[in-house]
Amino acid sequence: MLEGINKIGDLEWEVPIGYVANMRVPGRFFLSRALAETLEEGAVRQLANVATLPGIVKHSLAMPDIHWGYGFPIGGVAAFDMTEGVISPGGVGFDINCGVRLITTPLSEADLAGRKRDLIERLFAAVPTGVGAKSTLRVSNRELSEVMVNGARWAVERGFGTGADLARCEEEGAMPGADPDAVSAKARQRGAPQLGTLGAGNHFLEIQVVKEIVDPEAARVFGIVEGQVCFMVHCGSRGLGHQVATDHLRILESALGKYRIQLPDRQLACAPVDSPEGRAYYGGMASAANYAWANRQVIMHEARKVFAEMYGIDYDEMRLVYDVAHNVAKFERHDVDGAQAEVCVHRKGATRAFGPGAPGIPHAYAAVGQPVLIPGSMGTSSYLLHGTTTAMQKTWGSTCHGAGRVLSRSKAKKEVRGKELRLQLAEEGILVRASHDSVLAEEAPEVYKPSHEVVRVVHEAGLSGIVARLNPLGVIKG
DNA sequence: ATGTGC
Repeated sequence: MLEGINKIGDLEWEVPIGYVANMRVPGRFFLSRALAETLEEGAVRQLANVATLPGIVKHSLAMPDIHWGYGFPIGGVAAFDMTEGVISPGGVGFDINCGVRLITTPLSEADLAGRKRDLIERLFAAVPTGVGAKSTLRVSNRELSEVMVNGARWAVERGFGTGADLARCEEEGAMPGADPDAVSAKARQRGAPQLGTLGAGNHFLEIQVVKEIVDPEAARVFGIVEGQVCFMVHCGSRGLGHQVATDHLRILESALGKYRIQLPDRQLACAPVDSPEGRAYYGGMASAANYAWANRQVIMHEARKVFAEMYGIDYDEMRLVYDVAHNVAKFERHDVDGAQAEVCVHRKGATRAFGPGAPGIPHAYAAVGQPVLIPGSMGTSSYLLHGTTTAMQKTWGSTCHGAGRVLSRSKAKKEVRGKELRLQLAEEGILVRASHDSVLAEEAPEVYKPSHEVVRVVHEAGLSGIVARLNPLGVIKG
């Protein structure tokens, strides 16, 4: 472990006050010895830097998938007081409400046999992928405002899915407080033609099979059985969210002097939660988050359509298990020094993991806690977990979001050949379809930390409990 | 992640 870090539990580490100057609270992170080998000193410094921000409550936290990011580390979680504290785009990330949803089907792996290539090709044709991907869906400026306020509900009202889906989304697919007026014309311009598109990088639409049930009782509650074919959508708010982050970072940077905020790193630009600039960022961020929920709802519907046409199954036989956000800031009530208080929780590459009985989770899941979805990297397992009481106590009800990169995109491109990788995965029975083989190299399994180890740590640390492991059968990527 | 980089 790095010098100056204290071990405070089997998988828990403390960054003491003084690790960097002006820390208000200690840092804490969760990590195994195996993951410690790839821990970046810069990411720990970022975790400590977050602890210098005004109004931070309890600890600056990071999950075991911690790695170096913009300002805050990815895998970072931090809560701020509603009157003394700040809100920061660096604590959310550029891809606002990047998230994951999981949908079950009544099919088994054997039902796909022989038609899997056809299925992948049809899904690839139905869902636009790639950096600049544009949708066939056209939304007017007024409709885009409705998307930003109503999120997944807008999509359902337009015929993409049903009302039952909304009850299976975090925030029911639309967080409150969205302010479309805090979204620039440029952000609208980028977002309008992209609704219903997957994007690029680690985003994917994947066909999976439930390979292993670890917690039978929770699996029953979530409606998952071994051998079942599912599909998973991992994407975010596309160019719209990126532009909202860019616009508000600039605004917040120029307001730092006004609020006499001194930062160890300009990338931590922020404003008081309760200030015009802070409220504007929140309103823009919530708008982008809701756009992302609508985006995943549209993509899910297009995928359901393909499955329905190919296998003659009904739409309501393809049930949404849950949809989680892993890049967002929210106002939530938590225990602070023995009393309930509202705080502004930032989760950046971290997933909400509310435990049994927590408010805001579907009634049907109340007994086991909310579903937590951890996407694997290309060719590796994804996981379904449940939230816990321990997470409520230790991490503001948060857990990891997946595996962090260990190799930069440029290094990955030098070391991996996309076509070879595609052929190798095909031999393992995993069909990959992307616009170009070259984009696959950047997403090769070996350029990411092993997600099973990250998941093992959050399970062992009690931040969430493993319910099931899902293996990829086919994937479409940007 | 991103109309990919000052």
